[in-house]
Amino acid sequence: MEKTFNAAESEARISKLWIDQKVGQAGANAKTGAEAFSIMIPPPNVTGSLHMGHAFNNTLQDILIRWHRMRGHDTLWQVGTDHAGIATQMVVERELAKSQAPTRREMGREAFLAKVWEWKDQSGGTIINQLKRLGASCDWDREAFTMSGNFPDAVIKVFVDMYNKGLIYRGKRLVNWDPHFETAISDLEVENIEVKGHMWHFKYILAGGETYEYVEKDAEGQVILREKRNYISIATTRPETMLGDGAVAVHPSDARYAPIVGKMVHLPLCDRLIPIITDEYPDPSFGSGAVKITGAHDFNDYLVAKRANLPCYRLLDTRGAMRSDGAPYDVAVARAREIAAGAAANEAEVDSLNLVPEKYRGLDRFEARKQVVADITAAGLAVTVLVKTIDEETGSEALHLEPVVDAKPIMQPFGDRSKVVIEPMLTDQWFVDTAKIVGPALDAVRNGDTVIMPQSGERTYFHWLENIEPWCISRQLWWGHQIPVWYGPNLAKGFQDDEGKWQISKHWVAGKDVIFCAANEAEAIAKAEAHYGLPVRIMAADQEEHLLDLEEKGQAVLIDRDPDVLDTWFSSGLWPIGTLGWPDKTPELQRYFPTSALITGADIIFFWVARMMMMQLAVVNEVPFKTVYLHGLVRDAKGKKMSKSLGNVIDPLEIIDEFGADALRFANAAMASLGGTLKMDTQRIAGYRNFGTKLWNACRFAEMNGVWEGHATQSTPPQVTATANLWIIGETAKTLAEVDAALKDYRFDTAADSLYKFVWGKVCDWYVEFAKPLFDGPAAAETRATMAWVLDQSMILLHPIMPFITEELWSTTGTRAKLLVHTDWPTYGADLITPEADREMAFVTTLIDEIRSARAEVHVAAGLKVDLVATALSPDARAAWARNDTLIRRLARIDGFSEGAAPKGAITLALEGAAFAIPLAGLIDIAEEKARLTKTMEKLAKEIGGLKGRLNNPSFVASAPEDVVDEAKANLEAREDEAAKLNAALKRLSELG
RNA sequence: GGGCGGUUAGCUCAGCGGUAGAGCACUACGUUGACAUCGUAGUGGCCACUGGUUCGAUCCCAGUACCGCCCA
Repeated sequence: MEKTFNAAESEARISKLWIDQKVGQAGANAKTGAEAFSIMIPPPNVTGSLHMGHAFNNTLQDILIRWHRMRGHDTLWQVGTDHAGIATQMVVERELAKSQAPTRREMGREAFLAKVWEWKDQSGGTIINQLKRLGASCDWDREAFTMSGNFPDAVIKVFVDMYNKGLIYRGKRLVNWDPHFETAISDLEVENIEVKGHMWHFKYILAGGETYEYVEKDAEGQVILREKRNYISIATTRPETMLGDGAVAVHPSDARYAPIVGKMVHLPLCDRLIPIITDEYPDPSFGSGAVKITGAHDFNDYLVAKRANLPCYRLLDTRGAMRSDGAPYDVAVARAREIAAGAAANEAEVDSLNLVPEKYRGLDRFEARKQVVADITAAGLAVTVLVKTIDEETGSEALHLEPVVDAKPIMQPFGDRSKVVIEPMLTDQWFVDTAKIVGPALDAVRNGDTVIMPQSGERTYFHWLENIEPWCISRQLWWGHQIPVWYGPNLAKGFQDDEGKWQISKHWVAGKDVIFCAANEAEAIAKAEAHYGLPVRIMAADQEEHLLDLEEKGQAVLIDRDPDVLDTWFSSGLWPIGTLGWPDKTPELQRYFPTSALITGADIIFFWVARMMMMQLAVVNEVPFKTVYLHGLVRDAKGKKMSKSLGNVIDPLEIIDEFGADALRFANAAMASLGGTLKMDTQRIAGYRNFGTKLWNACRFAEMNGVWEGHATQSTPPQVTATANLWIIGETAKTLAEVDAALKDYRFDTAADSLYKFVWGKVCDWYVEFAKPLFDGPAAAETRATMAWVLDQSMILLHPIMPFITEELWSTTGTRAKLLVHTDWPTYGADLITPEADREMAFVTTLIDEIRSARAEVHVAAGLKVDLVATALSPDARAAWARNDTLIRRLARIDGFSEGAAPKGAITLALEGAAFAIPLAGLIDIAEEKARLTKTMEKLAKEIGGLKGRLNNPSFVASAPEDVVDEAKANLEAREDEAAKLNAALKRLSELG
């Protein structure tokens, strides 16, 4: 064997072997009648590449999967990728721009989607291949994609079913609008960030020249300001939205404005009057206490507008510029006045009115803001203060009125993908009526059908679901599952003209369409034909003229498909059943659903986990998974988020190149305490690489000593007599129990810790050393057999965490019936533990430790062999010495051994049931030995003091459990025995001088 | 502002009613039949603070301070 494991060479070879042999295939290595164990991979974005979070997340999944598979369970790890609507569309658009190809809009929907598929085929496999490098043992043949196979049909079917059940509805709502991608996004996709903002103050003049007495009082009710005003002062951080104001609102309790509630004010820059209304929303103590209400562009204002039945005038277009569509301003404003005066107008008409004056039309929203501020100031309608300026040349002073602008931090919403400022926008969207499906998802966790770990995750889950908002699921994108809805004209409401001809708009208008929700075009046509009693055709761009002609002739009704696609999370919400072939009752669906565990980041508990719960329960009435394991974000060594801009991103593939996949995996497992923070430190990974090397070299040592000659894997340990062999076999059984218990509880860190301590701390530190002398004695054969067995077990137990090095060792050290990945996980129990052997080895190792420690403290050269005198030996201790003296002599560097009194000039060791002296006449400094013994005595005295204190306390003896009291007593006795021995030794030293 | 966490050795973290552990780092020594990606021995803790419950609190409870994360 080589001195170290060549990870780079082996990993590629072993990975290929696993893939070629399909070791991860569903049901591979399953025993007949075995229980199922299944995990759905959280599908990474198809355009993505592996980052540390993926590496961590998938390591944990693979550990569970390998563990269950080795145990003979019927295992499935379902792999696949997500089409990631916005992210992928963004990447492809950027690619197009880079290559100076036509833009998305220039090439059209169909051509663009072809480009996206091209991109997917080209680079969609990246992350899958990276998972393979990590050692993930998924069922690669089942790789799913949210836009391929049966998945799109399943998504569409769910939409149609939910629509038919009344769980999905369409409506005009204020949504978060991303002006960059020109789509609605859900509130979860918005990041609220505090930025520097400004607050402007404007005067809205009362109509008809009215005035009132404005009185401002301080907290004690003392009048601090009293003046006659003809205006109301409002404050805003977004001045451009004033063009769409529907009212000014004040709090009903606000005495300052009571005289003018119900009066009208002039909206600056606009030829409109708006009312002063009362609402609970304005905070009288904030600003002037008066708030302008722009229902179409602010979430709070929208609610006020709804309560007061105010029209919501939309000012912005899809790109975040001031509208330039529709009728001229004076026409629009004339109609707005009629509406204000009480004329009937539906939502659609209000939305169609463009109340942006011509001079602002088409301006970007931020440019419009500057203009509006300048114009209001010029009109003398800004609240101003007197400012004194001094002319630099003449030195003359002048007083100016300047607008009041408060610089003030404001929370501003940004798109999590686009990073542009999100606009609340009144648009037609599709929503899931989450309130109707949230109940079962809450119940399932409350009653334990699904367990979320750590438990704090459950609290977060409840908190969110109990306050859930409707879920906006339509996205104005092209890449995704197109909404299966067709709109037809509302013929009943007068769409026939005077000559009886149909007037059908190509563009649907909210409230005026008939909705046909169907799984495909044929069904949609059938439904529409049944509705209209006439032939129905689908509107198609390339046949537009022909179709319109048919329509005009009354030979067909045209229906048009909703151009929008579904939120990506809607489709990934169906990942558990969709990947298993639903709606078909496939064998896999029956076998592996509900899945056993979901391992995912706590950051997507709302996006994904909660929605999967709601949707699976709504669709198939079962929970999607029994256990949810949530973990945090992988951070850098200092706990900072990894980000490109900080430059602290660790690439898992570079880590694999440098340290091997096993080291990364072990580090991941070791970090995975429940709810723990994940700080990724390369030094730590290097440590686990070293751990692999340690195991490797133990096997190499075994090879050099003929351990593997004629070796055959066996599940039961050899029959042995030597204490060291009995002991290490028992330690192996303890480790198995620890690892099983830890993995059962998802304590990957505990499992890793147990294995680390066993392999390094027990096998390498002690057992290999014990074996060296045993190889020369009568127990050589059984020791070889034991070492082979113990190392085999080490490989098996480590395999889920470190699959590569263990698989390599498995093939290097013997001829095996099966690959390690499919080798049976052991089932032996506590019967392999020999308590007498444990006690004896505890004595042996303690003695060796004591001798080594004493030698080092009195500076005996490491290479020097010394004699040992037993000054006291209990029968057990004598027997232990007799059976293990070669081990002890070798490891403690002891030469002669005798029993008797301590010679002069010796150092003293006290153990339970024994005391020893090491004669070092002339070699030791008596004062130093005194100091050493005194230090040990001090430690003992402290312990004895504590124990005595407890035992002398009557309430302790009375109230504490019996075994605790007994343990304390036994402990005290042993410590006092040791102390007596050391005291005697100290006395002898004192006699010496 | 609301919710959820955290505060334990120089660092990163376990532990969570019976008087504190690991890895790394550090110090000294060391090529003893695998391993210097190593060995041996060691240094290092008022377990954030203040109360309470208890025979006993790092652990349970309440509060305080500071630090995170999520949602407004």
